[in-house]
Amino acid sequence: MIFYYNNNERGHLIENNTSSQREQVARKIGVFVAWPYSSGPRHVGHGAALLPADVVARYERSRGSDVLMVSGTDEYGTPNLIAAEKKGMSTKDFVDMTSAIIRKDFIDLGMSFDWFTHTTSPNHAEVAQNIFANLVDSGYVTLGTMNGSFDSITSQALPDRYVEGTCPRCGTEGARGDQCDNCTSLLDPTDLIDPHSSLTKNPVEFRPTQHYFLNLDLLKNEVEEFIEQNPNLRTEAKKLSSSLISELRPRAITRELSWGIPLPKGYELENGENRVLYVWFEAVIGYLSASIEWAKNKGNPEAWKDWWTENKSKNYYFMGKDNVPFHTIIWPAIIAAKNHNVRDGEVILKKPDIIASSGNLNFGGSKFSSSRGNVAYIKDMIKIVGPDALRYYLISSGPENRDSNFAVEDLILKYNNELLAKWGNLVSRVTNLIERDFNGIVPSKENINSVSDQDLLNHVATTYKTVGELIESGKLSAALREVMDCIAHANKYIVEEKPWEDTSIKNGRSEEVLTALSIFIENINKLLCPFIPHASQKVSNAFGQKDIISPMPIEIKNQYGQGVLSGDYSQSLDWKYTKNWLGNKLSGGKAVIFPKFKNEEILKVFNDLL
RNA sequence: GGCGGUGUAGCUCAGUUGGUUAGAGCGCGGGACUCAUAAGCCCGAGGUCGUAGGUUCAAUCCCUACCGCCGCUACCA
Repeated sequence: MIFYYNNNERGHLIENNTSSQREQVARKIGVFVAWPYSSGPRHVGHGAALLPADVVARYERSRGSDVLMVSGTDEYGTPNLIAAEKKGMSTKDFVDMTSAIIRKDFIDLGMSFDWFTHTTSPNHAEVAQNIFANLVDSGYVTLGTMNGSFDSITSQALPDRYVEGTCPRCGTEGARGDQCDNCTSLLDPTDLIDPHSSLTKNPVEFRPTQHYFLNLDLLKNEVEEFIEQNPNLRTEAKKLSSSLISELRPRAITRELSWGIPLPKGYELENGENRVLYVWFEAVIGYLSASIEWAKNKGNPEAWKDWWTENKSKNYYFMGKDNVPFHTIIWPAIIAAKNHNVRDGEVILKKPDIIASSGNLNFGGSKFSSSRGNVAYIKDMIKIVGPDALRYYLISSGPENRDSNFAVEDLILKYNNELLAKWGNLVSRVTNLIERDFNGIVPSKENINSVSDQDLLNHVATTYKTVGELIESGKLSAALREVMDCIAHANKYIVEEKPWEDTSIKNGRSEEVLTALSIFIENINKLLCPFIPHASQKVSNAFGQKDIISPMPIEIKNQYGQGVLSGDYSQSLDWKYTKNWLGNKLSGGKAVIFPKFKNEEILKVFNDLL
């Protein structure tokens, strides 16, 4: 075993294989999760993109980092306005309902948010309005005019693709305002013959409208520098961003809607027309506003600053790949602009450190689509297979670097043949032997030092470092694979050592082997904890531990009475080799943590839900 | 149409900054065992790394073209 001095002032000896970082001053880690649009329950594709955030957060906490994990539901915008109308509900009631559904999804999945709030939070409106006003004052946001499409009856502003009409080139009806699917001509909404809204079928009217614009062209150099000099952008994210950056131009950041954050006082249009901040401007500000809201709620209103000041923290942002430009261009641009006009008492905001984007999770070869019924919801999958089977599958087979495909059959296979057969079965056979031959007391033989024992324990001890490094570099599926490989070592070991054979000999080989295996299981269980926290807690309890190693989020109210997610995660496990279980009494004898799934039954339930 | 991605064993995916026999898990075939959730262990069979050219001493990995699939194309993140 190698020892070395870490480079902090205390300089005491630490073991190389138990992760030196926790010995250093606790560092701040921001885990910022893309805000789900609160249109309804989240499908497993959303889970695949956001789950890595929880793995990183749990891992970082366990190695002693001070983690702030925030997000919330993105509630403003046209789609919710329309959806609520269709349901005959007020927009506020609709988003309250859908936001609650999403919070339930995340609680069930075990997403350990410190603060999961709302874009409809008054605090968010205030922060967004302040930034907006600041940018207007410094000239990065200015008034301009654009030609808008409107529903002539409802006056609703329409996106290009909601404008429908007859194609001027090929005469096909039902061409969209951006493109005709029949002849593939690129179109402008004004090109269409007889343009009408695809939502209401009402005629479309075009008229120049006044809006505030974010002058992205003025910020091009700073954004470019941010992208080029960021070593942590995944290559795809970098490519995606670089191609967009050459054509940066002012973008309208206000909309003519009733459902949104109003312009701050003193910045309203002179003609008295109503404008609200557009979601892609205000929603990204949510990372900051949620941090502030969390700090206020905690009674320490300045606490958020540790995560937003340069050189104090390392901030991860997690999202699906379609979200990347908003985090590599828009958000850094807003931050850069804001930092040009720092007022007394304000901090210079730090830009993202790590943009962790995932690919898309497809289903049956094409993307999830609620409207086409081609979808698997998180809530349904959790109902059928539980949170950890889903987590295991999404991390091990999910779209980490590229798009991947979701299949319930694969999930069941992964669970039954890996999680259950390799890990669950090991726990089961070891607890069974301890119960049978040692009256349920975990053996604690001193001096286990045969070569095979040492190999096994060294392997799991060094795996902390390997897995930690893989998690930090965003390779979660490889990290999980590393743990599973380590488990394979134990399955080989138990077959070779046959601890079930010498039951008559007390203090014999069996005691040594089961001691080693108990230590092994204790540590593997911790290595698995960020990935499958629910099951880890159960294994820990089965071995007689009372402490919480996998704290879970709970729903509380924020200072405005809105339902938010928070939690106390101070009791996280330690990311280092330990042997605390020896001598414990098993809490329930032989432990079966993972029930076996019957393929046909699961598929039947799943298909019935579709 | 434009932009981008992708095509590696039956399946889901790694990987190669170009270099001797291309990897994993699952699935499949065979074997020995029985503590264990018919799980675990051992052995094995499967791939001309989408197609055609080019660059190179050498390409699955670079370039070009083509074919297939997927996504985005700005006011639904």
